Amino acid sequence: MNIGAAAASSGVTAKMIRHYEAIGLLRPAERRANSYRDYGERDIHELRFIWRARRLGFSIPEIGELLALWRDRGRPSREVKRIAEVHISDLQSRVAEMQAMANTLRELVATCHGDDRPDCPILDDLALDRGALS
Amino acid sequence: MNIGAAAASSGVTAKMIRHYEAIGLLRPAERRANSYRDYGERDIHELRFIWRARRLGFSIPEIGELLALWRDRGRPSREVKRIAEVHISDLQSRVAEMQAMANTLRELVATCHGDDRPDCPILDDLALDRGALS
DNA sequence: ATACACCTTCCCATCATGGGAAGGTCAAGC
DNA sequence: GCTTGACCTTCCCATGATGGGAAGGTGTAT
Repeated sequence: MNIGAAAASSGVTAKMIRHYEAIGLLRPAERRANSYRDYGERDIHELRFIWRARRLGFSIPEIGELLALWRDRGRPSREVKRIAEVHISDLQSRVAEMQAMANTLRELVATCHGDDRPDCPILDDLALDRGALS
Repeated sequence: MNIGAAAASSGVTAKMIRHYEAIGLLRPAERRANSYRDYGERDIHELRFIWRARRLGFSIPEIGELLALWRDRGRPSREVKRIAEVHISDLQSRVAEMQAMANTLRELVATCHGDDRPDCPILDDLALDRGALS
């Protein structure tokens, strides 16, 4: 299976497959006589694994850990659970941060006329002199 | 005021001040005889504006627009409101996406023993053969 | 044989940010 | 005056995940 077919059936682009190989996330693919990379079912399986993990927002290092655990038939599920929990709390803090930003903006937008007049609480707030590290 | 002092009183690092100048977000700073950049109250004000806008998650291009509007005394508040609203909906979709990821993970974590046993629904899910583009 | 689709490697760009080198400048203390 | 240390300058490189694209080799179908 050429890299293009592997890409199509895993969801990971050919570009990214090469990249994952280059950074050591994947072991180097087999090569045919013509130097084309050759992928088998197991590889496709790993690529799909990676693709799904990326969709869940895991970083590449996290996916590296998950892949290692996945390849290790005897791993303790504790490890996997811990990685997932760390990732969940990462996601939670980022969500909280973005929600705080959105809420602040919503308040400002609510008090802005949004017409031809130049006065605008949004800019006023951004311009406010509240000291250096407010 | 040297760049270090400007950084300290605006919250933007010296490194980033130079960067913002290089990409055209800020107009080139005045230079002293010794070629040091020199900042006045107005510049500090703009830097604080930028710093607050970054904290609200505005991108650099968005901040460029906001700065232009801010410098224009007669701008219609409509424009500012529109930019803020676009940004809010950006934030909202990113939040929704991250919450969906976190919820999926929470379900998986809930069914994972997290002990010495190797079976783990989290890995099982990532490994699942659901076809290429499920 | 020719065309076209695919593969290879290599370099560059993104975006916001930081690290660090090499070299110039300034202020304080001796 | 001279040294020291803290500042400034520009320039290059790195991050992380991804894409673009060039230059050149290969495979297949007409």
